[in-house]
Amino acid sequence: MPNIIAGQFHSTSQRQLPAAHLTRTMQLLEKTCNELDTELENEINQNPALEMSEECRCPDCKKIIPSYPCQSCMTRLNPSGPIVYVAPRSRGSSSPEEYDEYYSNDNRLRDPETLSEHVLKQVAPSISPKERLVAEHLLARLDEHGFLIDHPAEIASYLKVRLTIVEKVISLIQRADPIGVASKNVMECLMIQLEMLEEDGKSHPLARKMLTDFWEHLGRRDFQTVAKKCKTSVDAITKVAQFIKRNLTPYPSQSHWNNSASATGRYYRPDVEVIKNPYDEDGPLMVQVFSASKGWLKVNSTVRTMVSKIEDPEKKDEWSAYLERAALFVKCMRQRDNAMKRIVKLIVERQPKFILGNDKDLIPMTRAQLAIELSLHESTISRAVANKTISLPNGRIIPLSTFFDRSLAIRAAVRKIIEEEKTAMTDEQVANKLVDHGYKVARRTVAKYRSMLGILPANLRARQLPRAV
DNA sequence: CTATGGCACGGATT
DNA sequence: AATCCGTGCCATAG
Repeated sequence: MPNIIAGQFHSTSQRQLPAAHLTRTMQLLEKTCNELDTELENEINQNPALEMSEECRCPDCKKIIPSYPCQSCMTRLNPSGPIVYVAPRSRGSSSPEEYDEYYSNDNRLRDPETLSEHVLKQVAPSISPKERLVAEHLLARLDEHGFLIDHPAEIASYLKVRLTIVEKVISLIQRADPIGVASKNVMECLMIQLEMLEEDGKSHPLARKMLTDFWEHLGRRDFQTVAKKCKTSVDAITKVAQFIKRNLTPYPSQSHWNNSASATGRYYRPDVEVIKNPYDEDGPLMVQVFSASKGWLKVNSTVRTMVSKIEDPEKKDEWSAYLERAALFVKCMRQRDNAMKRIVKLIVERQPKFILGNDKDLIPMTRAQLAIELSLHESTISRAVANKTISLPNGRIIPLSTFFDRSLAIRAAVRKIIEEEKTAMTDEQVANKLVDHGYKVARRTVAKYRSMLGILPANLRARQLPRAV
């Protein structure tokens, strides 16, 4: 691994760091904070010279402090930019009470909750703790439409519970508010919604048959064939189709969540958290980069002093080796955390509008740009960003890579245009309108974005009524 | 004839 | 080197 990472890691890097060091740092950088926990555990088990410490040292003032952020540093830190700090997950801001209060009273209630939270809230009271765990995992693994990503059996084996339990929880979830959420595909989702309607006696006699037997035709709007096969009039079939369109939603996340795809609570344990300043609403944003949850990694000082007293040269070597490994590992950890911090800091500095506002406020940027500005290699940025998630002040948890999404803002604009349209606009018209917003995109691309957003084409969109409850 | 979706190409990004 | 993304072309449905 020559110069992919070498020398580039720190512009200020004084000396050539050993390759092993860099590779290790990179490995750590790739890990989410959840994965980091297991990683650290492994390392500690193998190495008696390592320990987890409750206390930590402020990276800015170097003093040992009880918890982050370091009070003294926080106040004197750059007031214009965000305040970024690294901390174990288990620790909150300097005042836990304030932090909790901030969360429960203010933020959560006012801002939209994630789809996962919404569903979990409904389901939680009626299930056992074990089933709750299953529910959490299922809800954490929904795609942007609200469908299951994993097969139930995978979840079952992963959580070591019986498949029947998983299936039970799934069916409960599916019956919760966005009906059909956690289905495995559009078909299943529709069927569940239909069943619910049937239970209320509000269904249409032919609807089920239409969905099961003539799904293809329905999609193609080939009503003639269907009518012939059902021995009814085309008119009747059209009515059924309308019924389906009005009362059923193919994508569960759509019926109540008009947010972007990334708004589903797929990742419920963020690696980074941005909150408004609890001490001052308009103050700098507070950004916490989560590290290992249990505390701070350090070289065990008792071991260190002990080693110097060992007489037996062989034993001494052995223990010195442990010490060395530990020191290296701690250093890699620090470097990992520091890199995360620098990267996140720049991102937050650049995107306050997006963080506090809407998708449309995202300023496009690439990993490569950041790499140049931070004097890191772009692959370093990639690693740092990959698979990580960030939670925003409004409670949404999104992938960190969202910040590098070239088209998020445009998609938001597309949605807005279509939401505000008087008559259904064709893709081309939407494309033209986008020019007013400063985006020039091909008509074909609008079509792509539209389908990404789960919005029907213009001709089927004429009068989409809100779904009956 | 118009609107849309599929396929695939080329350039950018990772 | 692999992947992602925007776009053009073409077939198809209305």
